[in-house]
Amino acid sequence: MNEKIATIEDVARHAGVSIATVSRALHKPDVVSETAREKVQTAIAATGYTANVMARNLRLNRSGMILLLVPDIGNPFFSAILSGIEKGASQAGYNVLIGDTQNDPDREATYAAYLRSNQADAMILLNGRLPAPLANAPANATPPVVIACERIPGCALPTVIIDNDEASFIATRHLTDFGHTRIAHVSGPSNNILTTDRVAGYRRALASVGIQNDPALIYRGDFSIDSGIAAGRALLADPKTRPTAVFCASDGMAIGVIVAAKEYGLRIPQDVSIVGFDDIPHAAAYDPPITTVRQPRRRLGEQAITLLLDRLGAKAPFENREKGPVIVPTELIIRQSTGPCPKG
Amino acid sequence: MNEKIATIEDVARHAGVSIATVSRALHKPDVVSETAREKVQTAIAATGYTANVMARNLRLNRSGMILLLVPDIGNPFFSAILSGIEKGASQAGYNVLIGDTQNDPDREATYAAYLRSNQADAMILLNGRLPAPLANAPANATPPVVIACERIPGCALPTVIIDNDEASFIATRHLTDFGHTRIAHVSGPSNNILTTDRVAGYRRALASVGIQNDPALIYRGDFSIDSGIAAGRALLADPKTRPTAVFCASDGMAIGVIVAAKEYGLRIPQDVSIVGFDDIPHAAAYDPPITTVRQPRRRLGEQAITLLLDRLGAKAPFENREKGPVIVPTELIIRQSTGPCPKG
DNA sequence: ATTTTTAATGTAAACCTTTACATTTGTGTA
DNA sequence: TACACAAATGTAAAGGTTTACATTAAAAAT
Repeated sequence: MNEKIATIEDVARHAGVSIATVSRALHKPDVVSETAREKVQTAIAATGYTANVMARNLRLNRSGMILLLVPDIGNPFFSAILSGIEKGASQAGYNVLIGDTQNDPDREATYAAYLRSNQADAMILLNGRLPAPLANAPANATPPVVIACERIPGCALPTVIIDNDEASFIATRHLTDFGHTRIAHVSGPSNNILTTDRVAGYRRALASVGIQNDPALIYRGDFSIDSGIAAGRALLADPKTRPTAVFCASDGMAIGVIVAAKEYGLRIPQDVSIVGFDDIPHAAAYDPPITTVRQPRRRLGEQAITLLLDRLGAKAPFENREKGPVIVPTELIIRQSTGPCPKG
Repeated sequence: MNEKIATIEDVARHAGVSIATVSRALHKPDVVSETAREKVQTAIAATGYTANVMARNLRLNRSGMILLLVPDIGNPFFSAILSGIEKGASQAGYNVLIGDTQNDPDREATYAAYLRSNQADAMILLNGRLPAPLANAPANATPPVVIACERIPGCALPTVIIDNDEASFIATRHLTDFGHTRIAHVSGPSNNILTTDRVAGYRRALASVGIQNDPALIYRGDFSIDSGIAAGRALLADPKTRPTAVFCASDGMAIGVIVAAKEYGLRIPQDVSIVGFDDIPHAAAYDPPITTVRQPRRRLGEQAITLLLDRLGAKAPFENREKGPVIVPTELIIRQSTGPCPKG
């Protein structure tokens, strides 16, 4: 048996027509006669022909690939975003190629080169840094790139984000509404735009109710559970300086702070209130269920791919959108980790 | 400056050599003279040439893609596996193309066709079903496919799995060692091979210490937190029939069972012991920290890609693979959700 | 000085499509 | 009948690369 894979030429020979007719029968059936179409169909069935996508793409000068740059594919945070992107892309006939950059600028540059070398038609950035080759690109021709998750200040590329500042503002105000005045914030890494925006919203909320900002109440974490535990120990150890509420920039860190709080015998929310960020699936099942800012991650992915397909001229499977950065709405999910400020 | 992208021909012209020399300078530098090499290098720098990967792949009849079939990319369980695969693949110069099948046989078949149409050189299956085109493949030529996570009974393709039966055996024996005799099991969906294997291990463990199997103590979940809550409510509601320990086929379900247990005012592990499966990051930070079977997911991915690269490296397509499936070891992580069987 | 050997380079085919253009065939009209 | 026109099909180029083979130039051997 060990036959070679059938090419369009085999089909043509088998059908007794030219390769052009075969190609047309497949892609422009209306310009091909009924009889020829049928002959081609049987020939395809007989030979088991499948078009060589690489040859096709070479001819059409496209790859059908959308490159997705992720800082760490091992981070479950991206799963749902990915899912939204993949869904839209595959509906539009694109494949999603994942580039795990490990936050390494070299790897980012390598992947960005895929655009030039025709390995990818377009790119979505899930990390908030513009790969070097793109940053140097001429300003007149914007590359087919969309930025998601993290905005890049001063970058005109289509962007989809949540309003981190406003979300943090609302989360913090939820705590002030409960009467809290000593409110700590466990933030993300300092070089991160998300961190900046969330800290800003937190400060704005405090200022809006006349609470003076206390730098000692801001702890720099890295979004992980472990850093949350460290934050909790640092912030809650001393009963004299202990805040009555902690707003965390991730659910993981919120969980960590709760772990630390329990170590000190503190009750949540009677002794200290905790707010998280993201609304990961486990936030609702934790003890206590965690009040948190829900980030619509699948929506975020869907919007990103929509923006990109717009840019590519393909028809977008999701509802259309207007100019400017797209902001997908967040929602404060109030559960049992927050409550009134304790007396005294 | 809106010039066209430079081709090898531009480089050749610029360097004053033939395109063959340019190609050789890049891929077989040793057969090219020093001077020519230099000329080519400067020409490349001057033109900003990047090889058109599509043309290259067409010529070489490879795609450089490894297709990864995942039942649901939105499921964080796969993140770490993915990460391991991606790492190995990119080290070997391959890209990873993710195919989200949604457990839909049609989508599986579509993706499997990528192998035929040269869109992918090889495939890794993370779902336990052989796509139709593969199942019908001639038996003499094994396709470059590796199965991970779930074994497919009667399938000779290279496979990497954990020993679910043995892992469940050990987890259950951990409970019997604590003196438990009424041990429930919250399993996965019934059509799943993982479920079968884990139930088998659970039963084997009970039998090994002379405990009779009680079908009422097996609850069918779907790995989710919610199904765990449902399981917990069903199993723990009645104090008369209540088991003193529950072995869950996923950490999510273990968390759900704990949530339900707390609803009934039961203390973990004093009143009821809980064992999970997977060791997701949140298992250690839960209250109480959950005893669970650690599944080395990154290792699993690494092994899968290793197997595949082996297969691709072995030029002989008819060479038969060695022996049975690769089994990556699991580990029972004992935390605070398990303890001695309560008296009376 | 001539021939042989080796090294370096060039020419052109091949990979498999799609499609502009040319050609053939068929139909209706003057 | 001859002609214009439309429809269907075929021919061949193009897309950018790699590489077998042919050719040239230079060095080594006679």
